[in-house]
Amino acid sequence: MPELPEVESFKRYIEKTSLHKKIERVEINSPQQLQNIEVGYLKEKIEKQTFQYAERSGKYLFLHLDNNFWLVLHFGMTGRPKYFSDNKELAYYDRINFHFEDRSKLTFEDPRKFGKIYLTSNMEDFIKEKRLGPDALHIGLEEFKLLFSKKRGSSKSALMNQHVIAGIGNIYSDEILYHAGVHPKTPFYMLSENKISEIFNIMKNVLNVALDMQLQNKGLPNSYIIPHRKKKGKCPNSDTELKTVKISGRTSYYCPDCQKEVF
DNA sequence: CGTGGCTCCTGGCGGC
DNA sequence: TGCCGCCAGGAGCCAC
Repeated sequence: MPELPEVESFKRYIEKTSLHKKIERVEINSPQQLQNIEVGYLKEKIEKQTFQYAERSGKYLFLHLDNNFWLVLHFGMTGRPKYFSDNKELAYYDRINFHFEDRSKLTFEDPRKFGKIYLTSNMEDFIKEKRLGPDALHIGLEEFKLLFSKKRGSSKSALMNQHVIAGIGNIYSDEILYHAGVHPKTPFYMLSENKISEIFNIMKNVLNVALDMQLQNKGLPNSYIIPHRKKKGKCPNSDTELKTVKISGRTSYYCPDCQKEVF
């Protein structure tokens, strides 16, 4: 579920609630979500530490510890952080729980357990190992053009490919291509340089608007395709019924009138 | 390079 | 109501 705007809002949420508190205990209810670490080793590195600050790259969230290790969170499809300042009981889906000294806690809620937790001593190395492309909010136009202009696969799968650009998933790639008027199967190499620049601007705008809405706890504007992303959903511009097509195994929604295949 | 299929999980929904 | 299959905003791996 969470793509760049959601993960960025998770980052702000954790910054607001969970920094500089001594972690008394880590409770791991779902050890298979730990990636390169044993439970005991994680406890050893995390307990009695504090989260000093947070960074984000694509859909990964990095929490810096006093001992200079980083706890790395990836939220998969259903993961999200939740903070409790009171003594509210943890719930069934709270897979990994950080109990702070002041009795508050931060939990990694994740019904489907696709979320992943890593520990690394070096954030840059981690990003290199994952072969993550530049972050979609930080990339500049020239680099964007360089990366995309020769891409021969579908525009949709290029935008979703974390090795090319990091942070965009199934939902926001649909939104970006919708505003660009580009069919999700159209490859980038067939688009003009102007069109690619336009997609760049749209990408930034969509991600920023989505982040704003996340932070305000509001849905996206009705003129976006995401709110209409369901069976029988209609294009907010042309009122045409949206169509779906499978690309890289994921369902894409698009408007057959506003997004023509350029072949 | 690029795509499609399968896998990890669990719950919600539509159809019969 | 009960059950079943399909679908879901991620991503790694493998075969072609």
